[in-house]
Amino acid sequence: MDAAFFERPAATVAAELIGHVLLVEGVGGAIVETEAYDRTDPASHSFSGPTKRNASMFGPPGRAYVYRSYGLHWCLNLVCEPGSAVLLRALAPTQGLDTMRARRGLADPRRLCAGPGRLAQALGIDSLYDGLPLDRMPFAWGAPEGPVSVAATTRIGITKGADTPWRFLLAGSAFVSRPLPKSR
DNA sequence: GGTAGGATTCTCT
DNA sequence: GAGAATCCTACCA
Repeated sequence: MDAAFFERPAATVAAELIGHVLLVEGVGGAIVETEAYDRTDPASHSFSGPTKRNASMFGPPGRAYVYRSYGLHWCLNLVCEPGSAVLLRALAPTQGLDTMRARRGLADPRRLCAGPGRLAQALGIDSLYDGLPLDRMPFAWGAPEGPVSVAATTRIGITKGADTPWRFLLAGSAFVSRPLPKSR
């Protein structure tokens, strides 16, 4: 996984990330759910231009953008083209299950990383990871083990641009935060 | 200096 | 299924 992978539209990167394995300090699993955001998207933090908070989104591609949601949760994004990013919403845990269980205080692997906040907590993501390059430690990547079936739907939990079909998930996976886009 | 908003999750009924 | 919890950042005065 080199930086060039991310130097493309967020929606393209988001779709191709499905099935890839992401490890943070040896803990992680296969990505099963992502969302794309870019500069022209009213739901994106970058829509109103660069600010101190979203500075990472306008930095070099292939970096992490970490932000706080509702004052409680951390969300991990992967920066693509300037002003665009891919939000990791869920992954299927494969490495470091014990570590994730301990961090989440939860045994059910299906709920371990199903959702942006849960995923970040399970991987130990916090503000210290904001702006870190994704092509070196503590991040590690693996290619999909086989063919993946990617489904595109509308995004979740946002108030603007909610009809843009930029949520990508691994079809049939039991680890996504929501199998189908219902009202939320 | 003060206020509003935010891409969520958990718990209880 | 509905409601509460919680805190940092941006923006306006």
